[in-house]
Amino acid sequence: MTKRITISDVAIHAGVSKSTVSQYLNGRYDYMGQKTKEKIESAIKELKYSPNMVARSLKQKSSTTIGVIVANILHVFSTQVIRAIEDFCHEKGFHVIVCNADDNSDKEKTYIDMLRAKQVDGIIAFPTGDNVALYQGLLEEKYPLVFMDRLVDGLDIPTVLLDNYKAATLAVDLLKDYQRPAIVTSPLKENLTPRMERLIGFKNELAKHGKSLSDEYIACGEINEIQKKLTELFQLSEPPDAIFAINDRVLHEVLSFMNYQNIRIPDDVALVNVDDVSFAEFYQPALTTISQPAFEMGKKAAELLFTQIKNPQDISTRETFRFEPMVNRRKSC
Amino acid sequence: MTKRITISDVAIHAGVSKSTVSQYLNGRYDYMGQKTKEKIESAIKELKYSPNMVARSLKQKSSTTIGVIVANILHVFSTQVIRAIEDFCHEKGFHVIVCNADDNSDKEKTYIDMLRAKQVDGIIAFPTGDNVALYQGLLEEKYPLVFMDRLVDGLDIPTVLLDNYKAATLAVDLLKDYQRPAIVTSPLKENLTPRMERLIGFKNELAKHGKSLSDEYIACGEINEIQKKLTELFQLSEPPDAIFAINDRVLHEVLSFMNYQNIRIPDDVALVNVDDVSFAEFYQPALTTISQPAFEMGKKAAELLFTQIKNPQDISTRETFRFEPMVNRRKSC
DNA sequence: CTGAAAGCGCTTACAG
DNA sequence: CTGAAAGCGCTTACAG
Repeated sequence: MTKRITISDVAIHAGVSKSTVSQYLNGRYDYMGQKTKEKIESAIKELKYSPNMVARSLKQKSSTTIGVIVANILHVFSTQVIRAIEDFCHEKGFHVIVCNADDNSDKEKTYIDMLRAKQVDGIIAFPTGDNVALYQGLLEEKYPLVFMDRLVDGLDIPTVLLDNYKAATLAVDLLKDYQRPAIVTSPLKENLTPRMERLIGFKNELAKHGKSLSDEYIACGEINEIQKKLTELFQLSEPPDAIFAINDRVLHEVLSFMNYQNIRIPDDVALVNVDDVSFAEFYQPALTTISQPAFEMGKKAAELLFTQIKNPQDISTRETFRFEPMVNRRKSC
Repeated sequence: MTKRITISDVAIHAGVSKSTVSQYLNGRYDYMGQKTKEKIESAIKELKYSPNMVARSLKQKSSTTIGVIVANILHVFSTQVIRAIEDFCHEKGFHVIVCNADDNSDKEKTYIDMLRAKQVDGIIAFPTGDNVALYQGLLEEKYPLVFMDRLVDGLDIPTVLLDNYKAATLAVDLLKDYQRPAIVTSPLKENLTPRMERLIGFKNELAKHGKSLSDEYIACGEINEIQKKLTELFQLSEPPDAIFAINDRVLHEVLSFMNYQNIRIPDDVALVNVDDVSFAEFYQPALTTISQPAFEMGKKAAELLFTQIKNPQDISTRETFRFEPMVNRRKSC
């Protein structure tokens, strides 16, 4: 790489001091002579000077970069959230570093530590939930931090997530004409808020309608075990006549199973899921889904982070923001 | 934020000089006394010291960060490529900044300039193709750069992409029993290598089989115009009996159209596309697809970038790497 | 209206 | 085996 041009080169070339060039770069023209300005301007052009942001960051203690830690960028919801965050940051002249924690708390910790060492101005995370002491420390330092999708108990960290109870209520409503609803879900853990809340919400809301959701009707397992769980579910003496698939990944397994077993939707069993999927409209039958406003949620998270960055003392935004799910009524129930 | 602990604090606390602490941090223990080592170690622990990477970057001229500029992170292929790159970088202790250029050359230029100002160690880009002078400049500076998915004519920049001609050949082979194949594609522009090559490859390979692809059988338009183009296509006196959908986004439109028009696959018209999609296996009928090894491609791009970072003089890797498409034979043709 | 000087938090020859 | 000094490329009081 050729030798980089620095502010000194520009200063010499323009016949002024580094300070003056710096003033110019930072738009503090208040007292700057017209001539000086022009000299600097043309020196910059001629030398093709571009300031070294690392040096600036060191001095200003801001890297104009934020970190986003998702469980896995391959999940559609995460991708949409990242896109919204990146758009927001781009407008502000910020960059975003993307990290995949893979639901692994060690990896999450490594990422948080490294991002901090790189002096990123803030972090938006889908927290694993297992690094409570670490989160707590960041909170105490007033380090700008926003959580997405998952609640961590007892921590006063602003969080953006779906109103999962509402989503469950909508699912119950969509399935109200069916007698034996079942739910299919990935493994349940306390800190996996979406799954927990959707399950609990579904159960409670069914109860309000005088229907109970017994454990047999809860098919729960890792993605690669779902087929087996579904098999068991449909071997019950009274198999379900409706299914609530808790997210898009589970939905895939359900559709695959239905297809393989020649179970017709909605005639044999009705189906609704959370997360819109690309093929929902032209699938046979078109799938009724409950979607999350992913872009708005991402944008909100970015906004919350920036208000913290601007004013780390401000405590007013340290709350939980629930977004409304939307029903896309189609043909599967 | 509380006052950050610096290397000076550690030095004072341990009763040694900053230099020695720095040696320790960088693992140069060669001549370091056992006691010194221990003192430093415990000082770091007690103070919870973590080095400021920005300061280190300034001195070392490496930010241990790379930039990835995609057209749009929402495209599945891009997401997969990013995931592979991020995994690779994470192993090396690097971070990745993700940027969406939206096929907009101004946006691309802004991103490249800003990434460079932030001293990222290299860039992997899905180039818009319209900033040739800029690319040229980076090349001359020997700035680490790898292109993905798209070829830019006349520039000796290492590029990773699918063997699109091979993909087209495979498509022709899969469709060999059909008489009037058509192709559906997003708008064609010289620098949009995948589309161009797949179209040309398809045409040429058909010719080898004694079939011609007349212009009427090329449905080409922006995603939101595809439905209209398909309508025209199927109003031909001799409508196609097979379709090659050039990518996943086009495929969605085709399936939507087929569904709406009650055209049966493969009885009325056979179908094959490039890019595997999540629902291919359980769609009715299961979709025959030609997929790209996205993860390997992303990994390769990262490897190429790192060899350039390690040795910017080395010219040996400045070539084009074509990856083999794979056929996933299912039921749609 | 502009410049000299100090400092951000590191690393790295070099001296001893 | 360890430390003093210079320097990476900026910014920012402060002086004049």
